[in-house]
Amino acid sequence: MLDIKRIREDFDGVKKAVESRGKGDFGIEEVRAYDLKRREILATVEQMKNRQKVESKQIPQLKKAGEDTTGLMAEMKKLSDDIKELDAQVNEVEEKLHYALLNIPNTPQPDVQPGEDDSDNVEIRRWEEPREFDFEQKAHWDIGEDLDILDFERAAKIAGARFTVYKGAGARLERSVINFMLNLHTEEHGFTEILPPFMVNRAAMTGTGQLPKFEEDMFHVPQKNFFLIPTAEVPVTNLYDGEILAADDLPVYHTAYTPCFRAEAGSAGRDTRGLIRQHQFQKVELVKFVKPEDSNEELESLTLAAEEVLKRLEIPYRVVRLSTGDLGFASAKTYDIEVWMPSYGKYVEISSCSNFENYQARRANIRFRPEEKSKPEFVHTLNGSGLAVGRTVAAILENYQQADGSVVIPEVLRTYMGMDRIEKK
RNA sequence: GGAAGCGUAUCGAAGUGGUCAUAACGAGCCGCACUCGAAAUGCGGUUGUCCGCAAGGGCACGUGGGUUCGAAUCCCACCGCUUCCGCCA
Repeated sequence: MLDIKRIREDFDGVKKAVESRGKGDFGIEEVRAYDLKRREILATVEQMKNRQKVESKQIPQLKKAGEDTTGLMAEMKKLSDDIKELDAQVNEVEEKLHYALLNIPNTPQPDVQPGEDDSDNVEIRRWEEPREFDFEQKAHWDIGEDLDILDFERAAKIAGARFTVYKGAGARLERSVINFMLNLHTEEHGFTEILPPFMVNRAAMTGTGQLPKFEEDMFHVPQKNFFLIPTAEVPVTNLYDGEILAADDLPVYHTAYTPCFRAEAGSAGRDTRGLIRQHQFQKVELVKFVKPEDSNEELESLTLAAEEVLKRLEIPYRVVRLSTGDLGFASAKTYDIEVWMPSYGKYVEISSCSNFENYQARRANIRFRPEEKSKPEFVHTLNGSGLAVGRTVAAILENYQQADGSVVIPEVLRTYMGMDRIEKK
């Protein structure tokens, strides 16, 4: 969430930044009103509390001296009741303020281009060119079914639409990709591997910004009031909820493989076939906790770490910078990595790398102490997919397909796969 | 799921209705002194947050309520931890 002081001091600037997302002002006027109201009541009630404290202390002394305290106690009772009443008002206003504040998105960085949606995203760079096929190329769902390694129909039978069963070399390919990614990031990019819970509580979901605004997009487990994680970002970022890290601890780099669960995936009516949009998909996530002054540089290196996966797999991709209108709720700046998907005839998102600055850190209360004796400050958090596994598998199947229907395994995956080609049995 | 116990600063821990919660006491950590240096010892320091231009003030003993003039202390609910029992990969 945003700093209320910042909203107070630079209201017009913040309002303008938030509105650049093109979806209204997110109720920022209310925030200002609640803030004013809160401080007004607070000043009064705090004075009363001071009086209560001072005068109440006299009671035992007066009693000891044998004096009558009935009058004073009655007066204090009245004061106590008044304080309770005002405290309740403060609480009410504070709650409204807090809720309103949670619904204000992050402010885009100045260099993020204004725009309405993904059509205004700007291409930053491109790696390699798409392969030319000299035969009729197939989409990955057809390749997968023909090779008997992906089974969408049986998945629908046991779960429903937007689920996939991986079989044989398909299951192994998914597993190989996961291991390859984790090994790359831990061994060469300095990330520490985390295997977190796949369900989290409401506080964690609020800390990273999924709640309260996007509750309907999440799978909820009512029995224990848990949520299935929509991304490893949630458990991993919230690892340090409420903690004060030492400056020496920073930067912290974590990577985590988890399945991800998204309820919203079914609603769009887009990408109805294949692995692209699923209720459950696997992902290797990269998460960073850094000092504020380093966060933009860290975003660049985070994006490069994610890109490295596709370079090693030798699959063409491009990097785009999201426009203000396409930017995620909590993000100040985002690069998407888009992989070439022959069946779509275009680049498809496979990773989203974002700098959240202190937006999540403030919500989850994650701080660090810049100097031994100095006051704690909020860290900056970043994350990016490194990468979405299902989409990577789809990209491998499509980009490495052969005229005879087989799929060549990318060089770097062969030791993981124990084969260099997936063929029809 | 059942029973009992417990949640206080970096850690251990005291406080069981008021007159020191920036919290006793112990440990750790930082600084200084002593020392050639270190150990030992001594002295000092060591929570965060909110309101306010400031002076100053408020809040926080897991969380939220309640009782009371006054709650770490009494009552209720919730969360977490520990141990025992049950179940179990």
